[in-house]
Parts: sequence; structure tokens; C-alpha cells
Amino acid sequence: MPRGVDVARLAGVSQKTVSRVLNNEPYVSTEVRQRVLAAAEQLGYRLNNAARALASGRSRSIGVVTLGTALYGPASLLMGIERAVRATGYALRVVSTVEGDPTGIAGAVESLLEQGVDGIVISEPIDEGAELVRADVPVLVFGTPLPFSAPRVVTAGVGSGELAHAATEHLLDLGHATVRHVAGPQRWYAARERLAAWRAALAARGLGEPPVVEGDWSAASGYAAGRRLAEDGDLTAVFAANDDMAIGVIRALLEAGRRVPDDVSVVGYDDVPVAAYVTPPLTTVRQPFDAVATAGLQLLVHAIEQPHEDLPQAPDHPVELVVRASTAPPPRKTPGRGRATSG
Amino acid sequence: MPRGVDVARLAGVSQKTVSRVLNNEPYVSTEVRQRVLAAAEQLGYRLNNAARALASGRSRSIGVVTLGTALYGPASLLMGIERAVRATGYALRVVSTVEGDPTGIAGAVESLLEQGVDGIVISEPIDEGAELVRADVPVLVFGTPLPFSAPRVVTAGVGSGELAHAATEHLLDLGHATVRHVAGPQRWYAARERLAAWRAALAARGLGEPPVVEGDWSAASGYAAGRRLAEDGDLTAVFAANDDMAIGVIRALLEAGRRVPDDVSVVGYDDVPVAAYVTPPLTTVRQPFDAVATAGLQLLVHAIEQPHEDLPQAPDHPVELVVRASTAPPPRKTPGRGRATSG
DNA sequence: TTGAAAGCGCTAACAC
DNA sequence: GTGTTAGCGCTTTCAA
Repeated sequence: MPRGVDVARLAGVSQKTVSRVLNNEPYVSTEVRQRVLAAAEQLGYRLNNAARALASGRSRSIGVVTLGTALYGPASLLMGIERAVRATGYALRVVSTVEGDPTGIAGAVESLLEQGVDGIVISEPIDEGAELVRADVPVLVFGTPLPFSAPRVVTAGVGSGELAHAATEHLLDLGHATVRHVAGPQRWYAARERLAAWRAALAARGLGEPPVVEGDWSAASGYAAGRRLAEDGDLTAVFAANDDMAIGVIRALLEAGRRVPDDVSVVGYDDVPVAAYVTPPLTTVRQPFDAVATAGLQLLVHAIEQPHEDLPQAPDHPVELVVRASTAPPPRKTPGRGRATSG
Repeated sequence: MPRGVDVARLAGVSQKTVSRVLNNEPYVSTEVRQRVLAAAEQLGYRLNNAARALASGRSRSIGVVTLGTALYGPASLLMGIERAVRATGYALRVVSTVEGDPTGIAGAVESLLEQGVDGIVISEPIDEGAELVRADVPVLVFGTPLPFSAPRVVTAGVGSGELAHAATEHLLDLGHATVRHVAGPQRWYAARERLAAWRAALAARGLGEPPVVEGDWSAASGYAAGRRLAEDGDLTAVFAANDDMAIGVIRALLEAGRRVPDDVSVVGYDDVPVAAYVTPPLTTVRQPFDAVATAGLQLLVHAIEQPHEDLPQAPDHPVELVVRASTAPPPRKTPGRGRATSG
């Protein structure tokens, strides 16, 4: 492997000048720059990142902690983060925490720190008990402040705006007396956020809160939840915390003889690519993963590169309600049918 | 940040001994080991990976080139790779190539090489023209040999076994006269592989090859394909190259007045988590992403750490056909209905 | 605008 | 078992 001095020798300059050229530093004559570039090309020279990191104390890389699942939401956010990181010129290091891993997020952060990342992203915060995580680099958390001890902790979020409870409101606007919720696993911040949005929407209309059914994001758990919901003869509207569970709910309702949306309306969350093509096409809530990831990473890079400036505020990226055919006004009360399955 | 010498001083040993302890090298007395560990703990010491990589010439990290999509297949494979890499003790660096990126896979590989990875994984090979990629570390490609120039190129694959054309055979076994194929984008190796499997299954029965409709993996493209297929009055069986497209096909057929599976059977590929809960539940092909990733990474690590030994053969991980309700025997010929939509 | 010298914090090779 | 001595290939600082 050729080194910087080899390039320098070939170009007839000092090694420092090679370094200057390759780092786009000023104060190099165009002529020298050309010569160095040509020499580097000719030798097939590549900068050695380890040496660079050791000498400079910075690795130009950002570490991300993921949850190791291929679920649409987390996967989409991760892809958004990848794109956004690339755009900033940093490299990406990934550590996934498996559910049930005893070291959890703290262990993942520790291993990223050991790798010498300049900043850390927690892509999908889950609650691991109140273990404090110490980091000596800035940390970006999507959605919620976590118990972190770091020079700067920045939070970027989705749907903190008015549209956060769009799903529930949509159903209430259609005339449903109340809305049942199939929640995600409550260790996940995203699940708690959606539950809270549902609560808030009901409360805003002065409605009481029917019991919540909790799933695990999977269609199978949605199906199980749907079977329980089908026992409720008054059921006319369901808000599921993601599309997969919504699809499971719909299937269970269908099997219980409830038509969707004629008897029961169902709303999902995520707008997975198939949502428009299942039967019935799913009304759902779309999240702007890319925009959120981009904005969050800009903040993080700012925190890394301007440690003393104030952090700008993260812009709000409202979610978007996509209305399709799985929601409709409630059926007119038909005594006898109302409690058909429960009696 | 404390350094190795600081720990050494505190423990009353040499810096090299600290290094030995932290690298689990032999020839350190248990007593000294304890003292060093205690000192490191007390100072909050962390090994500096950049220095380690510079001195040793190895970064203990593996780079993976992904395609930057949240599609179920690629995302699942990426998660499998993450898990597998973690199990090997290596760190993970990720670079995503965006479709249409001029530098493509070659550029991604180049940037990983600059980061000093010890090995490279191409998770989702796509055809980028015959640009030769030079790497000076071992490379693992899932599915197909790529034009690589590297010390070792290892390939790990899925379904090279007999079950590869299970989907098409299943439909033929049910009595369908032929099977139409909705292919994935042919730049993708995975799409070409499935197309080839479909071809082989037809050829094995001496059947001719009906025209292929190509999609882009999305449900929307499956829907478009389904509309075209619906013009074929003799259509009774479709094999889509992934589940999303299959779901789109089903919706288009439904809208064209074809019942699934009564009039037309549809098989997908991937077994996405909702496949069992859509209407009708989808017959599909499941891939063992985790097993494939694990096996592939073992090979790669072997190639990294035993550069001179022969590579063991990658085991075959057959795909699994999951039969659900979207497939059935073809309808009995009903003249008049057969060409209903095309005439 | 360019160059020389001095490390960055570790591992490798060898002595003891 | 343990310590000593050299670097690894850059960036930083300072001088020219």
C-alpha cells in the first residue's frame, strides 16, 4: 500500500503538501495540486483513515444504534439516516441491539465509543430501565430525550405538531362514538407516542378511554387483538399503531363477520408500500422519515463541528393522514346486529 | 481521555502489559490482570481503535454495501448481516448506494476501503455494467459472483437447491396449464434468479414461456402488471417475484373481476410478515435470511483470518414454500367467461 | 505557499 | 511472565 510520502516523493513535494491537497486545504498552488493528484492517482493511493483519526482525534464517522428489526418504520428510518449521514460526508458505523440483550442501548453506545465515532444516533429509542448512558460525543435521539450524559443531546421528532392525533380525529370526525386503540409494545417510544396521541384526541372531545389492546407490531399480534376487539359489539372504529397490526385486525374482523369499513373502520400507521393495495386499501398515517433523518443529522453534525454554538431548533415534520377505503362513517344502529358476536 | 500508559502507571505495570490484558493475550498472571482491569475501570479507560488499527494494520471491522431501500428482503438481509457481524466480534460500517448513483457499488467499495475495513459484504448485488471493482480485502457477495478483483471472493446464496422453483412448480402441480411471471427489475440479481427459476420450472415440464411482465418490486408496479395480466383471458396462475407485487397483482385482478384463488392463483416471494393476513392469505416463498447471513459471514471471516487456507463450501439454505389461500386448482373451463375481459 | 519535526496511542518484535 | 524499543501513516505546530 502506497503511503503519503510515496506520493510526495513522486510529485516532488513534501508529505505535508500531499496532506494539504487531499484535505482540500488552502494555500496550495494549482500546479502543485495537479501534480500531487496525478501522483496519487498513478500510485492508487488511498488515505489511511486510522492514521488520520489517530492524529486528528476525529474519525469523521457517526455511529447509529438500531434495533435489529426489518420492521418498515425502523428500517425506513435507518435508510433515511444512512442517506443523511452520507450527505454530511461522515462514515456510518452501525450497532444493533437485540431485544432482550442485557447490555442494551448502553452496551451499543459503549461499543460505538470504543470505535471512536464523533457522534451517536439512537434511531429507535426503547425503554431499558433508567440506566444512564455516558457518552463523550454529541448524541441524537429520535423522538424522546433519553437518560444520557453527553456534551450535547439533540432530539429530532416526528408529528409533535397538530397532526399527531390525526388518525383518531379522522375517525371521530366521521361520526364514530369512540375509537379503540391497538397499541405497540410500550417499551418503544414510538408506541407510547401513538398511544398518547390517541388519548389526547379522545380527551379533546371529552370522551372516556376504552381499554387498550397491546400488540407487538406484528400482523399476528394485530390479528389476536382484532379477535378480542370483535367481542365488543359496539365496536365501530379502530386505530392500530402500525399498518401490519391494522392488517391483522382487519383480517380478524372479517373472520368475525364484520365488514370493513361498512361495520368497522380501521386506521393504521406508517403507510407501508402495500397499504394502498390490500383489501380494503388502508387509511393510514405517513411519516416523513427522510426529512426527519436529514434534519436530525444536520443538528448532530452541527453539534459535532460547532461545539460552542447554540443548537438551532429542530423543525417540525408533521405526519400526513392518507385517507383510503378502510374508513367510513359508522353504520346506522341496527339493534340485534350490534351485539351479535358478543351475546 | 485516559491512555494505556495512564492505566499502566496506576496498576504499576508497563503499558505493554495493559495491552496484553485488554487483548486477552496469554502470559499474564491472574493477579496482574486483575490489577490492570481494576485500574482501567477506575479511570474509565477505553481502547483507542484508531491507534490499534494503525499499529496492527487491521481494523476489526467489516463493511457492507447496501442498496438504501427499506424493502423487506434487502432490509431483512441487512439485519441478518448486522447480527452475524456482531457475532463475529467485528464492527460494522455501512455504505448505501442509491439507485442511479453514477459511482455505484464501485464507489461504495472504494469508500469502505478508505475506511480500512478488513472485509466487504455486497448485500444486494445489482448489475452496474461490467465495471471491475478492485479490493485488497476479501469480499462476500450474496447470490452471484460479481466482477471483482480481490484476494478472495466468496459467494453465499439462497435457494440454489431444488426448491428454487418451488413457487412455479406448486402452481403447475395444482393443474394450471401455465404460469405467468411478474419479474423484479432485472438489474437485481435476486430478480434474475427468480426469473430463471420460473423459466426452469416451465422448461422442466416442456412448457413454452409466456411473456414476462417486469415490475420494480413495489405493490404499485404489481398492480400495473396485474392490470395487464387481466387482459389475458386464459390467465389462471401468476408467480410474482416478491410479495408486495403479488399483493398489487391480486388487487388489480380483483378490480378486473377475477377472484383469487377461484379464477386466478397468485404466489409471491419473501413471506413478508403481513402475507398471512392479507385477503386472501398469500402463498409465498420464505427465505432464510439469518441463516444465509450467518453462513456467509463465517466464510468471510475465515477468508480474513486464514488467508492461506482453502475456503469451506457455503452450505445451501433452501427456500421454503409456504402454502396459504391464494392458490388453488384452476377453474374448470367455462367458455364465455374465459375471455370475458379481453373480448 | 511550502516544509520539518513531533507526536497521536497503540501493537509487534524482541529482550530479559 | 513482563518490559523495552520501534514504528504504524497521518495531522499539528511552527518555521521558513
